[in-house]
Amino acid sequence: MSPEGPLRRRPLQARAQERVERILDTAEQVFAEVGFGSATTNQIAQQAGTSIGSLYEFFPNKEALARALAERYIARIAPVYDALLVDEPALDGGELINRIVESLDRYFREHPGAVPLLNGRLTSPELVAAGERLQGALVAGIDRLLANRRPDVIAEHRVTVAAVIAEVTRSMLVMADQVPLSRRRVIVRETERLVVGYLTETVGDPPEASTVGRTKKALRTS
Amino acid sequence: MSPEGPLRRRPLQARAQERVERILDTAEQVFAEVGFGSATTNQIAQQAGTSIGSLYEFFPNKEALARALAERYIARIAPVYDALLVDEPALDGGELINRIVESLDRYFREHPGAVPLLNGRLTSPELVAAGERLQGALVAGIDRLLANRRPDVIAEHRVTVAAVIAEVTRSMLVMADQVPLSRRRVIVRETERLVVGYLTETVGDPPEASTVGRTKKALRTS
DNA sequence: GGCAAAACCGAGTAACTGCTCGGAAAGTCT
DNA sequence: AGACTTTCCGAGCAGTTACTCGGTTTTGCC
Repeated sequence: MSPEGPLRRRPLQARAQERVERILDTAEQVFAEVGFGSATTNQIAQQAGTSIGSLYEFFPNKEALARALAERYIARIAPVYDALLVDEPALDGGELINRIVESLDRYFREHPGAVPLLNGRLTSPELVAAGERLQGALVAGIDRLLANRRPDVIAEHRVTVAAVIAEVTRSMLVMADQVPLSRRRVIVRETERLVVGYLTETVGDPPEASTVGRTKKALRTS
Repeated sequence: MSPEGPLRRRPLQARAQERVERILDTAEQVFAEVGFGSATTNQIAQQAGTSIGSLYEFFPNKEALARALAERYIARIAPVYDALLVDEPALDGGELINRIVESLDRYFREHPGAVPLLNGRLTSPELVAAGERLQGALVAGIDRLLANRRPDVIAEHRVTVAAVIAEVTRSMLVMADQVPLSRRRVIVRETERLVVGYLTETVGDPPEASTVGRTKKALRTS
């Protein structure tokens, strides 16, 4: 994609490649923990079991770490949507939303650093741009699924709907992760209900035969 | 409330009180811009048109700035809900949601620093606690409105619903603020639709005679 | 083994950080 | 006015930060 990339020099040997990966894993963890501003490169290097010298051998500066992370996030969201697109035709509306929410849930839990990036609260304009690209990838995936399922919805409206779904799903799943473990499932379920309700309100048709649990009252079919 | 508060010394003269306010206003802006970790107290003082000496005369440390801000946010959300509670009985469901969303929209735009606080991405545990208190105040307000309107919904379920509404409203309104101005209204409207859809899905009854615009398809009454 | 390239290291550096402190200035009393 | 308190200031301190650089070790190749 990018001709330069955020790396100062590409690691050629396997050992160095693993080191770079380990540095990125650690950076993700530290950024998510204390924020980009408060994180220190020395701490990241140490916690990754290497030296600052080695860190700066490959990354030109602190921001490059965040930029490389952003690229990893973007690269890793694609297969999630690919898997969903393959299974999509066989699923009814409720099941599909179920799968989408659960896939994104796993993605965000495995990549906690993606959240502050999407929140756009990272200082530099370059990082804001990277966050927007990741946001774009998330929305585009939802949009493709939506286009498959509801070709009648016009494109402009569809992309708005996709953006809304991506946004509220992200924010709800973050909330699910900050809540006591016993309530986690409740919030994830509520996320599904939220998306179903929004789609019903927007597109008109409720997903037929939803597997998402409903309140008793809501079940009464007129 | 708090016997000590985050201030080292209370400003007695009017001039000093204004200065403290100006420092807080600037701190809010800077925190929202570059994050708590990357913000520097020197910059805040300078941008507020005062000296670091004066800043530290009243605030014992950098974190106290954020803590004082949090208290301001919490104090300022109460009147918003009070106004809503006064008007609530006269409004139908759609209008009420309209008012809630628009009130919160104004609140978040006037207090941009409240967002990172709620996102909980501020390092220290004290700030996390402050963020949770603000979150609690937001949820409690929605919960009260909900209790008035739908006394049939049991309390435990109601607080979950209130938390969901508070969360998605916040995240949608933040999104509305990062989008080109021409799309702002669209997103705010979509927030209303989202909440209406969620309540319909959850509580069963759609808000009667909603004023929220709907897609043509959704209008066909079976 | 010999050799060049790649990888690794960490003490050191210039710049910046949060914060202090002693004194000047402005305000409030009598 | 004088005396006392509150407010204001900014140079400077101790500590930390992002990042460099010269030298050592490891790897790949003949």
